[in-house]
Amino acid sequence: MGAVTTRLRARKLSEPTISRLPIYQRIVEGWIARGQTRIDSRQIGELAGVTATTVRRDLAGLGTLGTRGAGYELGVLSARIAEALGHDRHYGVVVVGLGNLGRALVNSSNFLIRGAQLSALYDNDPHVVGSEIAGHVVEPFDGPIAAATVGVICVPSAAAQAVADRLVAAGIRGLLNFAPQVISVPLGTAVHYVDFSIELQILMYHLNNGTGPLGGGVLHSLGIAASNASSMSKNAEASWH
Amino acid sequence: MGAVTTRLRARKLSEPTISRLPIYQRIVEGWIARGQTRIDSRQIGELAGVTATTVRRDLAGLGTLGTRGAGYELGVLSARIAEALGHDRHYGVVVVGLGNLGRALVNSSNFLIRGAQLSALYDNDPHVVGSEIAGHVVEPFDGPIAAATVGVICVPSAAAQAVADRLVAAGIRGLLNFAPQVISVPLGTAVHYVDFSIELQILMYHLNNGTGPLGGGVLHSLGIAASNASSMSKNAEASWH
DNA sequence: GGATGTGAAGTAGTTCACAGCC
DNA sequence: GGCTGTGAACTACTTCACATCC
Repeated sequence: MGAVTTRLRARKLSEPTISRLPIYQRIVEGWIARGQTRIDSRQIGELAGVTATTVRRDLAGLGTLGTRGAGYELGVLSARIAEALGHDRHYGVVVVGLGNLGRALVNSSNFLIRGAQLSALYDNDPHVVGSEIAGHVVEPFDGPIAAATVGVICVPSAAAQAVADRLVAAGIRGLLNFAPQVISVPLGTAVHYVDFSIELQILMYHLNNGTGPLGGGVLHSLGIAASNASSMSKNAEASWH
Repeated sequence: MGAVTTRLRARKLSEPTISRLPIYQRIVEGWIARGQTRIDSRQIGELAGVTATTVRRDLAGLGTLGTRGAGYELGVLSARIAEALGHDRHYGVVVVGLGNLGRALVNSSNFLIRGAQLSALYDNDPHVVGSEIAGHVVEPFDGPIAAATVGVICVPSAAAQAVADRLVAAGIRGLLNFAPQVISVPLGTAVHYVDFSIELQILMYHLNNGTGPLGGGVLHSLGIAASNASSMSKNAEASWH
């Protein structure tokens, strides 16, 4: 739905593929930075932790972009992955809550990349409001909200729902929620949850059970971080608590 | 391999199931905290963003723990999930790098739960070493390293490999790497990667393409955050760059 | 009656194996 | 020769549908 890209909308990509593309992109950029010009599926696979076949299947979904016998040209690869992920499109991000986590995100050279542009920062702590972080002056959350596409929620769980409500009312279309709290949003708004403790628990499960990577296998599961929820009939409640 | 739990080692759980159990656990705890005593698969499913059938399949993997016609008893559920995830076992966690991210993690009431115990904090910044954070005095990373099971890497990418090497040498068995950097570890060491920008990119893909949650569906994919790598023959290089 | 637990069916994703092209 | 791209086989996961038991 909504505006479609200029030409050739690729066959829709599978969820696992989508979650791997950013990883491939990072590998490709690393090689470009080191002055390389080509890469093959086996090399990408080793670095990404998946099989060469999986890499080729994923990339085939973006169109025909490799050369038989010679692998992929890094420049082409980078451009097509960027196109598929919508990296050419710029979009605004607002961050609500500038405690340690919010600061870590906006100061990270890694978080706001690939089209993401910081639109504004919000907090309700008078000690924080007015201070400058990452080149933006923190504004009070009860004031006007800047237009943006994505909102990042870095507030305590108890405040997450109220923050989400305000952001949605302000026209936000996607939320990245770092609070371990279910939030309800109207139909059409996407919510992704990120929960560090779940990562730690999964890691511990594997350590306790000797499953997963341990057996000496090279390749492993690789999934999306957090759940992806949105809306039920009236109010979305799909997510965890 | 390694020590096996006391009795009844459940049939090994699937990767998707493992990633959902912590979410169920959080829901269960929330209901217990609100004084409830029972829950059924449909209720869990709505909150977790999965179908009731999926919930029942996942829980069936932990043994027979529900009551036909009456759902699950919250206390039993909590205990069995905890057992499956190894929450009864205490394990030490060291955090290296106490910039904003490291501080956010150790100060979060959400991160170090369920058996995880903070063993020590390390940094190499003289301004940070010696300060007290979350009840621990930050120690210099070039000094002795405490015994622990899991190491959390919150340092810049360029330092990640060196940190991993030291931690592995100190006997760490699992690493949670927040740096967007491939790290090599010896066979038998588990590495999980967490990358916020990938989350943001996946969210944007769905917003751009109208896929995922938007169509009005209630339930959606729900995966593991980050990749799970470890070791190849000589040195592990499975991961991204 | 009502919700679990589970064979059976269906769907999605991965891996194999190789034809095709450079 | 080497590596891509892909039908075919396989494996994993989910969903259906219902027998089972409280």
